[in-house]
Amino acid sequence: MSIEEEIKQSRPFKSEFQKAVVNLTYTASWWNQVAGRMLRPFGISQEQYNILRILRGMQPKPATIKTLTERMLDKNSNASRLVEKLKQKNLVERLECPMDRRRVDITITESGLRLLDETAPMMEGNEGMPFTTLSLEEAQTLNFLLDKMRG
Amino acid sequence: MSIEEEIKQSRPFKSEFQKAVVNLTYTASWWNQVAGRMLRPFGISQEQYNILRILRGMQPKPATIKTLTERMLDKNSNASRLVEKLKQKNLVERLECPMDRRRVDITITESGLRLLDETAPMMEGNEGMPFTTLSLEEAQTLNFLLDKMRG
DNA sequence: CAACATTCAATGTATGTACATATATTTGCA
DNA sequence: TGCAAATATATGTACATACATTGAATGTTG
Repeated sequence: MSIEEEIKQSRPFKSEFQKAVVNLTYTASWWNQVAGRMLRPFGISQEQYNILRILRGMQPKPATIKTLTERMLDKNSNASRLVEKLKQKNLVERLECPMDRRRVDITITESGLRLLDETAPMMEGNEGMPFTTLSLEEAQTLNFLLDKMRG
Repeated sequence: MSIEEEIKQSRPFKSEFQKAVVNLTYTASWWNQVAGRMLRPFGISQEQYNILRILRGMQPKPATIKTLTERMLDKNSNASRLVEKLKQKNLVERLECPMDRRRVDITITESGLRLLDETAPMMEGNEGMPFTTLSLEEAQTLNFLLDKMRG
């Protein structure tokens, strides 16, 4: 459905740029909800899932809060608090870094890895993912345009 | 900058689709921050701004909470509370709808219209907006792809 | 018209975000 | 060495979101 229909916009957008901004926000929010609902049965949020993915990618090296913040999609969000939530669920471990006592070494646990495996078919597989509506070439173009959009 | 550089991703994405999802989320978050900082001096959030825009677009007809929810970008967000915030700033008015006492008629005030006028150069003009990095044709393609992505 | 279902808005709770600030530790330099 | 600046993390506050639930008003149907 076109973005105008989705948001029941009666009058046309002022420009194609205006429309792109609204469309971007709307589509991201849509995906956020889709992914959120997929993860819900597993008891974690999308943001927490994202941190687990980063931690797995860094194995066996531990991450620090700083590393996580750099790699998180929402850069300014608060990694400390998300890690705390994950720790409460035993999905990550936190250890004071022996080299620099300001830092905290964060690693994913067995339990965390298992959760990622379980969600993989949904979250990583292209089957079941809504994005198969795009061709490979279209996905490439989309990536190019989003990169360019940020300037 | 490419999305891989932005998030300091060391290994390549599993697929172009995976990358598109991350890129979408990242770019929307980036814009959210840009717009948020532009609106901050005016004392409203992007979400509140969005409601003011919808209300102006519907003038002189009032909106109800239901109408706002349908047209808001984040569909499930809570229009009631946002309207309440705007009312506290005298940017909107709420009146019990005489036809159906379950409803509330919401209209933008003079003060609300003035705020929209003041922010227009920043938020509506293409000058100063980051999106001038895209050509008209690219913006059109982006809109097409985002619509298609949602299936 | 009475009983039940539906609709509209508001609210409770848990989560996440943005910005500023606090606290501890380390670094750098006079 | 000693002390200010920088760094890493945590936290306080205000705001927004997601989902479920509540409560009032209206619709529907026998």
